[in-house]
Amino acid sequence: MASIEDVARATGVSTATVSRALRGLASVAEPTRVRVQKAAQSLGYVPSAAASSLASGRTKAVGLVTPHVSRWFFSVCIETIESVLRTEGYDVLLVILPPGDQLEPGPGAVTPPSRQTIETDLLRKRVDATIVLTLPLVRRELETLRGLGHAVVYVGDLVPGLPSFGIDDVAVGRRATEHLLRLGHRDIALVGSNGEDPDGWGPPRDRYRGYVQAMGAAGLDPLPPVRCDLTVAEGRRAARELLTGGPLPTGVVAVSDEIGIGLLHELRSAGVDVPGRVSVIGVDDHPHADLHGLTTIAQPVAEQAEAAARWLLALLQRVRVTGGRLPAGWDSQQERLPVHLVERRSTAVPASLVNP
Amino acid sequence: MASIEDVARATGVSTATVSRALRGLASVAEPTRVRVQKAAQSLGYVPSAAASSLASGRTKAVGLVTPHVSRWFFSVCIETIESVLRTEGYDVLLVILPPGDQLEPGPGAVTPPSRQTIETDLLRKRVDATIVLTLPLVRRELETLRGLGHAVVYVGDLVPGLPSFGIDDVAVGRRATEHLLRLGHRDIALVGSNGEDPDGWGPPRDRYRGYVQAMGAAGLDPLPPVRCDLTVAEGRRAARELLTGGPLPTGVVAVSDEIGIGLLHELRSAGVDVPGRVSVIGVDDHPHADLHGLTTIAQPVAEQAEAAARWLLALLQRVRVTGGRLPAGWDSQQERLPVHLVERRSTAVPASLVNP
DNA sequence: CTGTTAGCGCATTCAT
DNA sequence: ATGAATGCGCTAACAG
Repeated sequence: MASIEDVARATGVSTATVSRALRGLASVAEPTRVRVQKAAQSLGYVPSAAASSLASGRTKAVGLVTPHVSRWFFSVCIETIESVLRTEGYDVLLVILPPGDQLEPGPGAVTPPSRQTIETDLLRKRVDATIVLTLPLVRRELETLRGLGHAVVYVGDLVPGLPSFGIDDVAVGRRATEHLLRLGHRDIALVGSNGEDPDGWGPPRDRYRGYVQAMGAAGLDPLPPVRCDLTVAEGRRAARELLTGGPLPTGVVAVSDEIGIGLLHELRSAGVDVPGRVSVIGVDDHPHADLHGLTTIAQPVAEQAEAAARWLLALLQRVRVTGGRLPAGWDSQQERLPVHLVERRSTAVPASLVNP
Repeated sequence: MASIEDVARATGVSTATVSRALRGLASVAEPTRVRVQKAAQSLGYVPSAAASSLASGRTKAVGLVTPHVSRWFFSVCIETIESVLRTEGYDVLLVILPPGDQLEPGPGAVTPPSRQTIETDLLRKRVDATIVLTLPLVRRELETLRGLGHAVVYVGDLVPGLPSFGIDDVAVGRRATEHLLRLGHRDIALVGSNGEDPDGWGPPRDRYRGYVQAMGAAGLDPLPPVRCDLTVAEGRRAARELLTGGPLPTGVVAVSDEIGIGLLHELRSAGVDVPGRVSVIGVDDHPHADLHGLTTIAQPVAEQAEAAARWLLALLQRVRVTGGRLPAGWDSQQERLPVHLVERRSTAVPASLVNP
């Protein structure tokens, strides 16, 4: 395994020059650089990340913390972020942290890993920064992240105290509801939020708030939300709840497309005409939304992830030139990306207006 | 940022003892261990991964190379592998390597990253081992992986020269076809393979071979495969191709459920009754297969990933005790996990037999 | 533009 | 069971 000394010997320069040449620092004569690169190439030399980190204090790695990888939003974020960071030479350390539950004690001899130890032990000293994807955080976790001593960015929601890239979820809820209102619906329910429940969390809660706003502005009473996890299976369950729980609304806002798709299927298999009897609107513009003809509020997922990654890269750059200290106010960035309505075949004028 | 020396001073022992105590080595007196752990805890000491790697030669990290993260098979593998490795204290370095295409040159001053540099530079010295998920490998890449100098495991196909965990894809194609044959179909097509095309690749090619075998055993002539990428959108395209390209078969084997779902939708929106006019069978048992009533050959994805991860962990353990050298024959492991048929509503006896 | 000199923070001998 | 000494391979001053 060739080391930097081998390259230095082969080139007849010092290891310092090899290091500089290979990193592309300006202060190396062009011919020298070329010779060094050639030698490194032919020796198959690859710098040791460990040695480099130890000497420089930088790891050239970023932690990516996510509660899921198979759900659409998260997988898109992961792909986008990995690609942006990789381009700039950063490695991605993937950390999957299931929402809400403590990890099981492992068979290891050492202390079993908990959320706490993962947050600190793993991320501290191993990475130069951390990106967190829409993970419900309790206050203590937020403090832990801020105490990591390096930059942390949040994607998918706006969380106070952390630089965040997301969308305006209140506006999303409002616009989805308004679309149904404009079509003439007055009896509108929302599926997939805990409402103002103290356990309620970020996006679903904010979308419900938008729904409440829109209903209020139309002089209508908002219904309490139908609780439901953001999955197709849960959407189906919610549909059954809707079908058996009193009069069916004519319009339904699903806080995510996955819920919307579940709703669509279950309502139709129960013989309910969508959009004839019930209109359904989702949020996301999931790739399958088109397949199912689901009207939705599209959110730019890759764009959120890319904006966050690029912003982080720029911050890391500034940190480097300022000698490792995070600039004041680094954590005040809050960016909302625009959403837009995508009309498909799951929403229509309510039957009562078509055949009065 | 507390260092091992701080802990040593606080405890009144040497750094060597701190190191041993914190790693749970046997040769430390119980009371000493406790004192050290307490001190480390209260000082918030976290060992530096870089220093530890440099000193020990082990990184406690594993590279995970995948062509996709949003596709179901891959996301399940990623989640499973991360979880298994994390439990044993290994970090996961995620590397997304799009199949087939060279990466674009980045804006960096250094050589733009290519598949080649990623395979070597990134993985060599940064990780103790690498797991590769069903990525079409050309021979050179395979050699590169083997030349990495550390353990490499392949998941999702059986590749000669690399320890592999997968399923019997020929049998999968055979069983899917046999299911249709048993129902009475004779006019059966397969969608999603390049057949014996030299560019053809692993699982789809093997599943086509199984189809050919089953057709042959039934005394029928196999049709050339309908080419199609393994996505819903491509499945829809393939359906249109089927609809316009001569007589429609009565049975269709889709080499993946995503294709199958696309087929189902497009056929039905064209007014073709499934399974009345055409039966469709997929492969995977994708979570959405149930939603669509798609009959399929289920494969155990999490199990493949877990088997590979655990096998790797065991190998790494052996490597450690033998002083860092890979044991002879480490690369000869080839494991096939069982699949099974899941009958749903997309396959039935052909109409010709129902109304003779 | 290049060489010299020091560590970076640990794990590991080899002692005891 | 514990301590002292050594070096992993590189980068960062500091000279020149």
